[in-house]
Amino acid sequence: MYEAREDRHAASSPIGRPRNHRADPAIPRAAVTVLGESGFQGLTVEQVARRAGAGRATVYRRRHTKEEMIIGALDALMADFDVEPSGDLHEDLFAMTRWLRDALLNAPEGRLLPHLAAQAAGDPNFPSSHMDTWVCPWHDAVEAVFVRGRTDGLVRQDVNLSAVVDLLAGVVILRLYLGHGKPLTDEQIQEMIEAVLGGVLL
Amino acid sequence: MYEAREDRHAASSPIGRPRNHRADPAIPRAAVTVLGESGFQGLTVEQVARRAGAGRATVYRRRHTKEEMIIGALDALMADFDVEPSGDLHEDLFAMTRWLRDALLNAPEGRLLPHLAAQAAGDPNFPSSHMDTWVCPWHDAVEAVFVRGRTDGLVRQDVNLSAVVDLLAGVVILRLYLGHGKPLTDEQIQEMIEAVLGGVLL
Amino acid sequence: MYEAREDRHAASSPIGRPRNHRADPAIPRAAVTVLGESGFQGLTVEQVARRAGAGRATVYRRRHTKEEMIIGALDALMADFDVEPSGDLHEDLFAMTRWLRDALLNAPEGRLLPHLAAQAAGDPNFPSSHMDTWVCPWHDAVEAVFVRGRTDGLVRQDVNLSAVVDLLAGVVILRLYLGHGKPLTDEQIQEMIEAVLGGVLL
Amino acid sequence: MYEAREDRHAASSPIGRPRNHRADPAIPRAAVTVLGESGFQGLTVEQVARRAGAGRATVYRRRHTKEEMIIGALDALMADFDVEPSGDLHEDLFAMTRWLRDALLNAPEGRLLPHLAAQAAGDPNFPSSHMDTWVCPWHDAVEAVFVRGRTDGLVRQDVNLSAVVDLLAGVVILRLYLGHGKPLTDEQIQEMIEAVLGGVLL
DNA sequence: CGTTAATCGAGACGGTACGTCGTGTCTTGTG
DNA sequence: CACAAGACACGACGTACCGTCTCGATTAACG
Repeated sequence: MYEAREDRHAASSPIGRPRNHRADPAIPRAAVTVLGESGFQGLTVEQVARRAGAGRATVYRRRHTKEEMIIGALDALMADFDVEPSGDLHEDLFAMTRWLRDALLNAPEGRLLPHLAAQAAGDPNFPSSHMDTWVCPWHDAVEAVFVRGRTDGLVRQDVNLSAVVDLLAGVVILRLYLGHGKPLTDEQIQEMIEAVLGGVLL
Repeated sequence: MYEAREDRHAASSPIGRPRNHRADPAIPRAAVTVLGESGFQGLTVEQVARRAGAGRATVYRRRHTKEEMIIGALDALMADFDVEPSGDLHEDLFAMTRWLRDALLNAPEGRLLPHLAAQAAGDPNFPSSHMDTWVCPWHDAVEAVFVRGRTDGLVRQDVNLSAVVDLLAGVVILRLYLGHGKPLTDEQIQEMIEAVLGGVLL
Repeated sequence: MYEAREDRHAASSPIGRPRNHRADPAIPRAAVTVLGESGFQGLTVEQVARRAGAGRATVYRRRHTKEEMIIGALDALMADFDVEPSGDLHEDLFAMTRWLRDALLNAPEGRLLPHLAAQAAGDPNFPSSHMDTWVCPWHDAVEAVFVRGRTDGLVRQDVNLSAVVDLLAGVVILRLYLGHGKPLTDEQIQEMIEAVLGGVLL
Repeated sequence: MYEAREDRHAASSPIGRPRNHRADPAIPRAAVTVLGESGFQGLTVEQVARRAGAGRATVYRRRHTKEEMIIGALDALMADFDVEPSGDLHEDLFAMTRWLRDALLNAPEGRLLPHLAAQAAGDPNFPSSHMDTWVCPWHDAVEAVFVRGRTDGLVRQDVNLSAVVDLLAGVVILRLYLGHGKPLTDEQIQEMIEAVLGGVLL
């Protein structure tokens, strides 16, 4: 499961009818659409195939489980991260944390995260490369802000900045999914940043 | 959905044969047992009913979705929280955070959390009282440790301690469910506690 | 099953709350009503009880199976047989045979007959007294017409008149239920009577 | 319902995997087997499907109600009619009528007839072609006996022989299903034949 | 007049069959 | 070979009835 079959196309010539490469991106796209309409439980291979204009076998041939169908979509969401650092530590942390909250709260792809997490838990074969990296653009960007702060002489040298970033991401997610439907407010984000910075600033 | 029917029993007489109150707790108990054997996807109403010695209709009458069946179990797990504070701030935070990680990682009920969160995410009618309170025993205990620290003059007065506790809980959960199957190690827990305490200690 | 419980009331003292004798006739009545609306398959104890304003247990206490509920109705239909013999053999046979066809074809109770027969077929314990006698009023009346014909010197002495009556009844029923939805027409009834009389008249 | 789907297969290509035509006859066959074991009430789609080595959906796809499942079987029974006419009118009528009584009384498929009739009554869409023809082999054979008798100069020219055949069939069925569990005895069959022949013979 | 006992309505109980739907595989004909 | 279409065996779903039971309330005859 979860293995890429792309190598087949790298090889000389697979003989037979070539794959319809129009279907490759159409399937995840259809998955997200259906998902927005029917919810995660209502997401069906049949519906996705129909929407993508493909047969069920075509979907299965690509080894697309429910989860795989939408992983790409989540990656795409995080790749859309577009908060340009202004240079101001507080301001950048606030903007970026708020972006994370809003992306997970409002974007259709963002709402998938808990479902992916649920599936990943208890399934050691879940495509870890995706779970590995989904936060990466955001994580890296925030870490870069801290590194810049360190360069500017604002941040202590002896702090694991990656861990600090996870503190921020963690509390956003905690409040989103276990916070009785009340995600962090802007003020609470500020408060969290203050708390984190307390142990980070010189 | 999710409405309490208890009031009917409190009222004079609900007419008709009264519900079998032996079955009420038996169903979630059976659900957790089955869940440990078959996993969340493999959890079947039929299996749960059989294990609980009840008919399928009896389960449906209780409006038990898969999730509702196990909410009580999760509450029970958190109620089992039994780390006695020693009085040492570092030590207590470490023990409690480690307990949380282990409970969610190892206990059958703990492994349900992401599934509950996923369900709650898209369902505003999800029994919020449960999501409200599931962390409470743990949260309150950790907050109490901080408060004691404040009393002892170790912790700053101007810090929102509840928010700090959420920082810890958040990072534990983040790494559990989105951390590529690599939960926080004991060393990383220590590291996180250091980071948090940096902004909290006087 | 099928045993009469009437003896209980004949016995000295029933003690306890007496049965609601208003419900006794209400149940078969409700059964026929429901049957006209929902068909035989759709006839459920629940519906009948509801319609009769009774509880399900009240119905079961009377040992009413689906079939028992409606047997009485069929008896009542046949008891309604009201064709007065004119004295003319042909005319009377025609009127009576036509009445039988129409009763079984049009009356709601009449349409039950094949269902009762089907049930009786595989159930040796089926209340035979009812199947015994359901045609009796009709059978007896037609036989009486033949007997009168014999008295009048029209009919042979050496013919089993009861058997001849069954020939007529049989063909009516055959064409009703196995005759591709085309019951005997008036002309065909005449034809059958001619055929039968051919072997009966002097 | 009851519509033939065969035309689709006759047409060029129905696209999609073709129906498993091995299952088509297997389903009624399994139905009769199960029916002999469990009775009509105990006949379950699940059981039939299992016995036929098919899935439940495969049965439903064939639009098989309980009744449709066994229609073919009844046709097969009547096709087994194998009483060779000896040339003697009385003897042949007796043998054939006795065969009919025994087939409906003893053969598992024969016992289905009242259930089919019950279903057909009140369902104008019931596959009439089957009810049309189920008696045909028998009917035609008996009529042929009468025709031969006419050829031999034994039978009157002005009698509707088909109607006479129905008189015989009707009384057999009447006594089978409404005759308080006492089908016609051999002597009674003789008696009925006598009565019928009385109006038929020259 | 209170006790006793069987009835009533209502409705939950453990079961079981229903007909639908989704799964992942397969089997066609057509590129 | 891949493709679309769709049938296949399987099995879970949620509903509906079954026949039984357990309630509180009712309604007599008996003590």
